[in-house]
Amino acid sequence: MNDLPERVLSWYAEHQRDLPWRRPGTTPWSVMVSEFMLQQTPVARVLPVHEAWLDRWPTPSALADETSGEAVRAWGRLGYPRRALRLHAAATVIRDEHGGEVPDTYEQLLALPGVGDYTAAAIASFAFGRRHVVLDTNVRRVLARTLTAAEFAAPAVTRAERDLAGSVLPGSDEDAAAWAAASMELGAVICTAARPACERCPVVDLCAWHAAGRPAYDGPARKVQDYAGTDRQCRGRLLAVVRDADSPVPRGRLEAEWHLPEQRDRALASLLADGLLAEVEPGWFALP
DNA sequence: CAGCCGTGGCT
DNA sequence: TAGCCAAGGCT
Repeated sequence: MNDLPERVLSWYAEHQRDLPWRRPGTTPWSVMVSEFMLQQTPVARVLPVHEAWLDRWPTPSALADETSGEAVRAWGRLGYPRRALRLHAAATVIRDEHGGEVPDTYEQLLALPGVGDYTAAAIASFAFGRRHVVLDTNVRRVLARTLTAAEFAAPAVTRAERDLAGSVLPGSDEDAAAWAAASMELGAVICTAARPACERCPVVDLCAWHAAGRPAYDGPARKVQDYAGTDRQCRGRLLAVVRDADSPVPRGRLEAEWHLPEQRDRALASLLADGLLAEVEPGWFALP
C-alpha cells in the first residue's frame, strides 16, 4: 500500500552524501558529537569542527578529562554554545557511569544532558542500528508533504504526527535505521523547506503535496525569531571576546562590546549562571 | 508549552 | 535586503 520507505531507501543507497559520521568504522562517539553539533546548525559548518573535535577528543573520556571551557572554546562559532557544555557534561556521565562507552539504548541516551527525544533516537538508530521513530525537521517535512499534502509540518509535534511516523517505520531494526537516515537525507537535499527539488525526487509520484499542486502552507504561524538587538546577540558578542582571548578579560573589555548597560549586565549574568563564563577574580572573566 | 538559547549563508 | 532557515533541548 505504501512504497515510500522502500523507494526512499533505494534512492539513499545511491545518493547519500559521504559524511564522516556515516563512514564504515565510525564510532558511536563520532555519531554523538555530530548529533550535538547538528542541532540547529547546517552540515557544512559542522564538518570542520567535528573533525577537529574527534582528532582532539577521540573518546568521551578524553573530552571529560578536559575543562568545560576548552569544549566551549573548541565549539568556536557553531552557535548555541550551551550545547558544548552539555556535550562535555554528557561525556562526563559516560566516563563515570557507563565505563566510557556511549550507551546503546534510547532510555540511557535520553538521560544524558543535551539529549532529547530526537538525539536519543538518532544515536540509537545511527550508531547502534536500533528501531526508533527519528522525528527531526527534515523527516517531519517529508512526511507532511508525502502523506498529508501539507507544505510544512505544524510548529509542534502532535500525537497524530508521531503515530503517522510510526506507521511507516519499517519493521526490522536494520531497515528502520536506514529509513531514519534516508528520510532525513531526502528532506535535507531534495525535499527542502525552500525550493524543493521535486523534479529530482524519487517519490514525487507518491507525494500527496505534489499531487495537490504544492499548495502553500496554511497551518498555525511558524515563529521566526528576531536576532539583532536581542540578549542572544549580546551574549554571543560577550562570549566571543572571552573565547578569542588567551587570558582573562577585564570587565571593561566586555562593557565596550555592548552599549546598553542594562542588557549587557543581564547577558553577562546569564552567561555566568549558565556556566559559559567564569569570574576568575573580581572584574576578570574567562572560560570555565 | 511558548519562549529562549547563536551564527551565518542564501534568496 | 530582510527574512528565512538549519539533524533541538530545556524550562
